[in-house]
Amino acid sequence: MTEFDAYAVADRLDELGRRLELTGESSFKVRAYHKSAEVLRALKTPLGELIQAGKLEELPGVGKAIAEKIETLHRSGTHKTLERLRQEVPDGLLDLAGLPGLGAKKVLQLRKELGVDGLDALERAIDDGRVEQLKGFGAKLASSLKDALAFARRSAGRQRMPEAAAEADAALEAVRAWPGVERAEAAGEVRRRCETTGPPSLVVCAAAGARLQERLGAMRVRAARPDRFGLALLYETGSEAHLQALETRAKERGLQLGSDGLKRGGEDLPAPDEAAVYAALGLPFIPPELREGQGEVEAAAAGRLPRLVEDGDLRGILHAHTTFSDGNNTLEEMAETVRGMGLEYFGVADHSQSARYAGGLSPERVARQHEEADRLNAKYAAAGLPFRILKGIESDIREDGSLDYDDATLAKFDFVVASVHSQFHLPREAQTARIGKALAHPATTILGHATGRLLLRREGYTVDVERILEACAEHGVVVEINAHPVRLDLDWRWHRRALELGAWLSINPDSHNTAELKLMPYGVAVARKGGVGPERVLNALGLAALRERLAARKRAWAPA
DNA sequence: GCCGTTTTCGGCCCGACTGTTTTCAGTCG
Repeated sequence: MTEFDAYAVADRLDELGRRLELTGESSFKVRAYHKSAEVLRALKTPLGELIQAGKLEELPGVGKAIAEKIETLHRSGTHKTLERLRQEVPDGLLDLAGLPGLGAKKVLQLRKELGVDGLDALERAIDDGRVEQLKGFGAKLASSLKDALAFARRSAGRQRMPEAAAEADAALEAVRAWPGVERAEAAGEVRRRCETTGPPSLVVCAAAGARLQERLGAMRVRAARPDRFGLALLYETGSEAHLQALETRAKERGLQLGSDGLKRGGEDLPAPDEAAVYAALGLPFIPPELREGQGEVEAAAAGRLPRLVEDGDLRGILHAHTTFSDGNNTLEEMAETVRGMGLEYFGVADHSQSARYAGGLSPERVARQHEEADRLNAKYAAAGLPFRILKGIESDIREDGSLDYDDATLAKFDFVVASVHSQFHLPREAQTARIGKALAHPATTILGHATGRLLLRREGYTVDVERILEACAEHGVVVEINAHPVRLDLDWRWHRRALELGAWLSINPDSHNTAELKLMPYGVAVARKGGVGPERVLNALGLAALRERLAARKRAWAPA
């Protein structure tokens, strides 16, 4: 019998909360479910053990009712209340509530007064003018909902990296068990590590005569002979633009390259693996992440392919949250997890005082956190451990572009991540100027999530990225590559430009619990897509080099 | 739904913005 772990149970508690909210339940009751889900995700001991020991109700935010649900969900993966809510609240309502501008109240109103129960029904209701006549709605909201619908449609059927990778892995496992299958690989956007992906495709190498399915759910399965496997994998991986560049190069060298084969004259050349195809074209192997038709074929031909950053290059973490603001694990728990990952430093960066919803730190709380960091650092030093907590802050960039503390307080931090968390809808010029001003402040070390986008959920704010990157380069501010798979912001399409301008990058998890510290590989994946090498990644510096760099920057401005 | 030694009931993180109103509810971070 399979049991459901803390994460699986937490997901179902969140689902319970979301559906409950759409029945009109008290928002406090709803929040109780989400809060207990967060607590489960921050758990240090396995859920099963906790249940065995009868200690569920000792968790903060878990009482009798939720403890019973956790236990049942852990055992069976579902619960009668959840099943009832799945009947009462159809998925279409969840889709509606996912649109920016629509919360539970308005979704309920749409359902009650117009019978709208999903995206299609909403679109019809907007088009024939019924939505804007609803009390509390209006022409402007109807029009922005129309845009939100279009965004949701474009996103339909697409997934973010963790879901896509999990789906591809599960499919690979299934396909590798098919009779006659000798080898199988995931291809397409998943293999190119795109930030969002359509349905994955697989390439399978099978013994002669094996009969294979062509589809597995929504997934394409392409079969290839062993001597064609590399070619099939190459073509199934793409991108279109990359393949075209390869075909052009083949032609120049008197070869014919196509999905049906690699030929010289009329004669087939073997292509058992991709390296053989690249070699025939006089090219080194090009990593799948780079195959986007952005000049990588020319670079490879000239021997100028960058050495791409790897997971193992990272030496520490900068930008993560703790229970001091809106994180779920303590500073010590977070630091210990990072140390356990074999890294050298943990840069805490909780929210600053303006971010009240997130428990942003008052100057007094900053002092408290620094005492705690000092205590832990002393402990590490006494034990002879080469590990250190760095004192950072994620400072809101206020509407006027100022940072969120006075200079005396800012000077107490080892580093400052400056991020926009409010006023997303300023005009492009004003938004750019606002961020530019924060970048010019000498305390700013890192620009956090540069455009504020949430993949498949919300576009970033309108901003002149080129000018932002120029300002980063000018002021020596490092640009964050937020590794959270919902963000992956700065977009990889801008990484090369940032490097050209002379800016550095930093791959940060923006974690709110210990589990999210493990998100770093997603950031590494998109950095690789962007052609980023370890030599320009801030947290690829070892502790000593990083501290020296931060200290030098501070000497340049801070009052002694 | 959870929580609490000043409470077993009445709070629950909160302030700003937006678009709708004509004084405010809903959404968002």
